[in-house]
Amino acid sequence: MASVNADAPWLSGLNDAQLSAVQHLNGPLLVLSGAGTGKTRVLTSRLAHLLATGTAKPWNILAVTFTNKAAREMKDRVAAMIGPAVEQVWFGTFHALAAKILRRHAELVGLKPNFTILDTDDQLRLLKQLMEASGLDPKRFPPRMMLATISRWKDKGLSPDRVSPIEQAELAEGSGADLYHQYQDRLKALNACDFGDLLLHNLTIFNAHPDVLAQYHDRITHLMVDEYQDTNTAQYLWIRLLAQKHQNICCVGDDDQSIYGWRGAEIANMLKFEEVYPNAAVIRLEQNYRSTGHILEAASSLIARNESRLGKTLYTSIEKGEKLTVSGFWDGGSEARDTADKIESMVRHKEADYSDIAVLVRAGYQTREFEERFIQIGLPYRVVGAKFYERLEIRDAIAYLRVIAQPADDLALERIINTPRRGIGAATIQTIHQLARARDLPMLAAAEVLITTDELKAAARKKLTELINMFIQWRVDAETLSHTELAMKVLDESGYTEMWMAQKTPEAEGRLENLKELVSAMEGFENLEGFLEHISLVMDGDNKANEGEVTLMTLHAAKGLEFDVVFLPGWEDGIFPSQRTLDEKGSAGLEEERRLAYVGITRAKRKLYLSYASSRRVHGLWQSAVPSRFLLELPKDNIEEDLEQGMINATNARPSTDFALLQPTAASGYGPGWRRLQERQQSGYQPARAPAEGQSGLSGISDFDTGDRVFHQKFGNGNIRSVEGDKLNIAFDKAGMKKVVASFVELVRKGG
DNA sequence: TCCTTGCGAATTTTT
DNA sequence: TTCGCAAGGA
Repeated sequence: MASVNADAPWLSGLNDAQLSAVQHLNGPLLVLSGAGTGKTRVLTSRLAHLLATGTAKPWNILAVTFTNKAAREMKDRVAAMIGPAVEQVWFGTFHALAAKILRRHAELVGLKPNFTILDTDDQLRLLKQLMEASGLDPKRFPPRMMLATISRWKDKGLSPDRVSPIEQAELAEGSGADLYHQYQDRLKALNACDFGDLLLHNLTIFNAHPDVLAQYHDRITHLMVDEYQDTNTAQYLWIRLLAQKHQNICCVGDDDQSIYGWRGAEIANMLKFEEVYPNAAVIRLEQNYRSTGHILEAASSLIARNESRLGKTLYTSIEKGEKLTVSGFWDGGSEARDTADKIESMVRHKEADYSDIAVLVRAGYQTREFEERFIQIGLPYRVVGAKFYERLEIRDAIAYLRVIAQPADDLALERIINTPRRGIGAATIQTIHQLARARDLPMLAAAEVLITTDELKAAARKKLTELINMFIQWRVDAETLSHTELAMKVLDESGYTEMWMAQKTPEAEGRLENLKELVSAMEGFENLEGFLEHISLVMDGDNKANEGEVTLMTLHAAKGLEFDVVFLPGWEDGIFPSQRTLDEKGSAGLEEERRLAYVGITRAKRKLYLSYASSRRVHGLWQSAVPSRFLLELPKDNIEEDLEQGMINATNARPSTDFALLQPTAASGYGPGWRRLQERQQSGYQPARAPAEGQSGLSGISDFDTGDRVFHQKFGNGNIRSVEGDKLNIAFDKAGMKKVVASFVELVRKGG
């Protein structure tokens, strides 16, 4: 073994901390790896070392990541070190591995091995149906929020019967307590599961069937987990169950880069590692190989303000470099123009290539202003985030294939039953539903029954028969044709391609292109099933290399990447940190936002530009804002301010300590700009116009008179025709005559 | 059944 | 401002 250590190429060039992590092969190990400290290198080297030393066989190792990209990258790098043995290692994302396991034991949770994995669209459609059936008002309880709550429960590893009453009360004020149950029942009936279920069902199986878990213990002796700070409770439990026998678990992560709390990630999983795994070794990787001194110092002192962290002190031997630039602008347009100018100038002076530069924003909509400017001046850019498989036309096409592969896939059928328009409308679908429910059949089977009766109108029956016959034919074709040929035939015969060709818009052309791309993407798979599994688990199309283009993306999407030059615009309180996070999560939310800021700063290798604008158009109206508190938290020594003419120096505006951890209430002393922002935020949520003094319904008498011009939230403007106590008869401009209670209207102008 | 109109809501999203 | 959805008319 000693000789292996001495000669092993994968060990050379590692620093002491990295080396000790790589050589710690057995027992629990937590590697705290700061930004840019060579985390992937450690993971891959350690894996190679496990194999080279004979500590584990390839099939004994399970390596888990969050993204397919990370899994691929790790696998490739290990392959380069150890060769084809890598094929036997279990690499994959949590979801992909859980899906693999679940397919083997599907019947233990009432599913068939060929179950469908639903995407968000499907989940939402399903939930809406259930809500409608139980008479829940979607206005009062937005389905998206209900779904988010259910997903959060799943993230916590809670099956329907394990959700506590208190938590149940969260969902639709308790009246939706059954909803989760119904949702799960429905999924089972559809032979489907959602993303959360993949993990949740695994947990159910492992807990209820120790023999199954034992199979995996026999096989997997060593586990490695990447990005451990982002694991949710279900993932944490999954890992713990798999590792419980051998305790050879190596988790790598950075608590300072935990930015997915809103998605159920539990930073606590990392913080409590040593409790859960007694005798755990903890190794800190603190030497940063990415950023210059100024960048690293700024990032470090920003993140040092967070309370809940394990604490690391990053250092670099790279030169100090240039100070960070903090720029203030009058408005967003000016910010975008200046950013574009800086980029152009850098490229012109050969200081950087377009592909070395990234603009990272807090929220997706913020890219628009930059895009507009970039297009205007012809600056090449690329927005990362638009996901291939999430596109409408791709989902439609896939839905056709899903119905062929799995006739019980009602959600897929519903998606395309009338797309393109073929005269099968809501009424027909309703009838199919009824029969399907009554006979406990999948919709397609119900439809087949239905067309033999005269339940439907002749026209609808004819159309439905045509569709069913097409599916029957395609299923026959599936036996003989390759899956790509089948896809082309389906797209053609269904009229789907034709539908887009009929639209002569540039957008439609793009969609047709995408459909072609889809077919060629299918070529990489053995069969239809293999392809469908892939697309349900891999939502990232191929984000091609960004040669010669500036990258535009969200901070979240940028995690794990690095760029020579980084622009971080929009650093204004309310935008970043996001007001909503602050309102909902208080100081914990602020800390997560600060971690996001930290992630942003540490993406930069050489140059970093931060900026804010004092006015910005948000949803069509102008809003003014104050510079982000995070800007004030950057040490003066590391920054240089560059203000647009007449702007007030931002980082001297207020002492930073005053509001670092304060709750954002209007009463706290944030200064006038802050309060203005607060007030505006709040007014947005209030009924637009509160009744003025003396108009309240309580008095029973209104002080409106016939002829007054009034405004009503729902009906708009109108003139009062008569007054009866507190009721007014109003002739609305748009809505006509209505009788309304006086407290619902506001006076626009005294009439006469 | 489809098309128009009007209202309300608008982060982040590895799978 | 823009988009998506729901209700109502042709």
